[in-house]
Amino acid sequence: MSSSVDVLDIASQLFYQEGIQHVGMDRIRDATGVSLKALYRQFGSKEGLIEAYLLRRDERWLGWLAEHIRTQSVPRARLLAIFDALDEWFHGADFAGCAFIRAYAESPEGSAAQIAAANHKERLAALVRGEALAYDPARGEELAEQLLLLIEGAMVRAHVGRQPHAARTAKAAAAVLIEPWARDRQRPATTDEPTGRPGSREES
Amino acid sequence: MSSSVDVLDIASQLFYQEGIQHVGMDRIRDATGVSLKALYRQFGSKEGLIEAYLLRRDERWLGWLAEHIRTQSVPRARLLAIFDALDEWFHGADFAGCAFIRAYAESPEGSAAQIAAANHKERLAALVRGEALAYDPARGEELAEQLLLLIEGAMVRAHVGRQPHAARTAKAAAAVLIEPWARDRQRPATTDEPTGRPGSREES
DNA sequence: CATTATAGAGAACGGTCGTTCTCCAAAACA
DNA sequence: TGTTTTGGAGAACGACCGTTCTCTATAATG
Repeated sequence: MSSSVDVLDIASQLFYQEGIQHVGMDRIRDATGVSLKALYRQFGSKEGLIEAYLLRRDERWLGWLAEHIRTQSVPRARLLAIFDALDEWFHGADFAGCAFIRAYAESPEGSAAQIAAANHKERLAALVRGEALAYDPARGEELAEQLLLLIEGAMVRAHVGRQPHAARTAKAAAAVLIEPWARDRQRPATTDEPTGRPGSREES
Repeated sequence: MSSSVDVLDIASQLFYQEGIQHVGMDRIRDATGVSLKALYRQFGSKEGLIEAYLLRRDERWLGWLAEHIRTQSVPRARLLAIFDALDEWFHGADFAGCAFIRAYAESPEGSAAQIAAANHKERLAALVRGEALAYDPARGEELAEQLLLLIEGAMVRAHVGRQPHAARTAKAAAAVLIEPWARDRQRPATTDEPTGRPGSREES
């Protein structure tokens, strides 16, 4: 019962670090000590294992991001906390880009992996949208889309461009997009009422 | 002599649309009518063909982007023209994401494809950096990094997120990042002297 | 203890694919 | 025209890999 978790842990590590297509079932058997028979009994096929990997990573990754957001209470700080989380991630020793962008790229058209990756990105978008709407119901949708560009872009820049500080660049840009009227955007986030609350603006 | 170009054209189309790993040499032979012997004589190996594909796409794609930039003369408009180019690209029928992000993701660590992809991204960064520095020598470096996040992010959002209008979202965000002090950022770019020239700001 | 079910180790199967080889036709040349 | 070279078509090779099968040892059961 607990072995299934361990198997997924190890398989996920391999899939993430080396790429789904470059890790064969034999590698997973050797790394986990679980026989091929047991692997196929539990997951049905390699595609099933890949799907389990992506679904669990989706759950954990979004949960991890939500935890970082939850450390802040002021909506503006909650949005910026996303980029602190990315910064931490990018500087981790095992960072190897966004698992879902990579899985999407290396999987055949319409495969379960591509669907899982697209679903994950949609859930990430929903999370960001919710936070952006909480910050400013009027601009929330557009702001969320803009922040998503920074988030996805930071992942690519950090991975392909080998710029682990991309998250900090993204955070600075996010601060501008969140409050374009505030020139001094580099102050550490305060827990106080932010100056120039969006609610004070005129609404159409 | 001209056949080599045609072969690369057709192979590139296949590689780009279906992914490098999912297109075998037989497919290329069938699609081009060129024998395997001739393919291996010209390119040495599949890796050589992939490298030729990526190098030529790098050249053409950056050239195409530079052309779009060149349609504008005012630095601010030149920067924004990047996103008009992306918008056009994303709405094309054959758009399938960034070939280099995809190639990087599906290629083994340290392969020629990954190196070519990373080099391409560096050249793209250099192009954007040049334009951003021409716009504002003081903030150019940081601005370029921020715009690159929007560019890469738009590619991912347009592809994985299936949001072809990501370029327009990115353009709006870019306008803010370029001139955070200008609240009315949605006006069509003028050819006049932009208000609040960066040179008029204090320099450290 | 005898029998039966279970599960693992490793071989084996089938398909794919990069690469090379064989064979033959056609062109180049004397 | 006879000879040689070239290049293509397709088979073949070898490696990899997802998946299944065989065989055997062990554990459960009576």
